[in-house]
Amino acid sequence: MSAASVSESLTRSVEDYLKAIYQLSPEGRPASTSEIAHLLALSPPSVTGMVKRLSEHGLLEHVPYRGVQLTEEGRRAALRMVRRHRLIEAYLVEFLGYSWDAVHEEAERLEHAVSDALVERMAMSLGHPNVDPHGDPIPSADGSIHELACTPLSDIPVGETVEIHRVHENQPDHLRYIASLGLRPGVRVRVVDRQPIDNLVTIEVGGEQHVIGRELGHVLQCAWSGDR
Amino acid sequence: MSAASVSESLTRSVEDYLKAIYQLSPEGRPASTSEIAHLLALSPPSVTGMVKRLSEHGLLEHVPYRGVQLTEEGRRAALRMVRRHRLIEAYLVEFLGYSWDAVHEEAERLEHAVSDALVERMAMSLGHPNVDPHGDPIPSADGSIHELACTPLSDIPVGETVEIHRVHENQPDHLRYIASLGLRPGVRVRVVDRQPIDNLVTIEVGGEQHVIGRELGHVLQCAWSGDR
DNA sequence: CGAGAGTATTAGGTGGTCCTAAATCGGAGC
DNA sequence: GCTCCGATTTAGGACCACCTAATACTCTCG
Repeated sequence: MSAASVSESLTRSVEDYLKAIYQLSPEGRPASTSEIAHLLALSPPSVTGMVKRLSEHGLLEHVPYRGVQLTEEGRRAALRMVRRHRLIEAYLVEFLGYSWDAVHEEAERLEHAVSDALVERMAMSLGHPNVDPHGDPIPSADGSIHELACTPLSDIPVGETVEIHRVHENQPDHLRYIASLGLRPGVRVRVVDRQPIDNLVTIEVGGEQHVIGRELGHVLQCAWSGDR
Repeated sequence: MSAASVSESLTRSVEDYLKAIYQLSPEGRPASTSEIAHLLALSPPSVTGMVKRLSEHGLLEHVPYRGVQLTEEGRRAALRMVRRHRLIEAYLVEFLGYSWDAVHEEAERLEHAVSDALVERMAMSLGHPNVDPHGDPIPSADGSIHELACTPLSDIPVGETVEIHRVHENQPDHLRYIASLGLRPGVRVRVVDRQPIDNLVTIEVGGEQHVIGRELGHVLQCAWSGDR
């Protein structure tokens, strides 16, 4: 009930902080204030100040000069935001014709405005999906999440065929480029070559070959077999 | 362009003030600060302060001690919020199974978070409706709105049959009661009796008779013929 | 082990939105 | 035409969330 009542009263900013800290360390390893500041595009002193307030409210623990960890309550609130965000993305793509490069920005605002009831109605309309349009797992309403083990495309050996599971990218122009190569969750690709310098990887997908650089190679998270 | 750039940067509070002022006087007659304060559940001094800022930004005109009127720019921004609100209500009812008593609160938050693009996608999914679930007209994207002439049920003469066009009510429990009587936009009712004291009206709807009091008689807005 | 680089925090300030308490204004009625 | 009540505004604060500039800490390297 403490958690429920706190969830009710979190401001938009607080929700953003919690989500950011969760994203910086899903496993609970401490996150530094400067990492948080960078992710949220804020100055480090702003983060220090907010972090102090949040730790007073019991949402996280802050050891000065050492970093920040979510408490159980903070983690719950963060996962609630992640669930909202990913379900909203899925809903916009499925029912309102959004392309995956446009959903992030919209969801970023909506996640603070929707009620729990609306989120659950969207989940129901979608048939309670496990993943969002980028392949990211959607936490369940009770706060459990299955992160499935993935390997970055850049680490897949030459000759192997794998399936793309997740596309770790939010920037619209990057996503449009990725889509233009025919790459999205569920697509199978074969690694046909790797250059010894710069770790450039050549892949075959849908009968075409493309060269993938270092950054994109880490954005594309793959696994060998098909069930999710 | 001035309008567009201003629209971008309005805060949630400002949007609420503009919508409230519009609702208090769609025709542009001045609204008093205390009316605004009452509608937004704020103290009168808060309203005076905000009104001052908004008039400096050109969104309204304030004559001290005399009231407040929206400028053309303020009216445009207000109508944009009304359009969002009513389209969101319509969408929630049509596609997400909301009952009309639940949509207001949800739309009240979402209207500040959705993008113009999302609003237009919702409008398209709905087939560009002219009215929301309460029968209120939806302003078009360019800011025009057709208020259709309605008569409160309490003013309909005995013996007449009319169609309910609008239900001017937001409180969920009131709306649930109204729905339980079978009353909603599009329904035809016949006025079978009127008591000389308290203006109590007896109506027949769907084969049943109900007595309607003064307040509800004004909530139900009717007209004689059917097109809208 | 001490200095310096780099990270983090404190100090002090701004803008937005709200509040209560204390003036002030405007109009109705004598 | 003056008084007085209610509506309105001014005065003075509080809180949130952000900022920049200045200070403090940590850790590494010589």
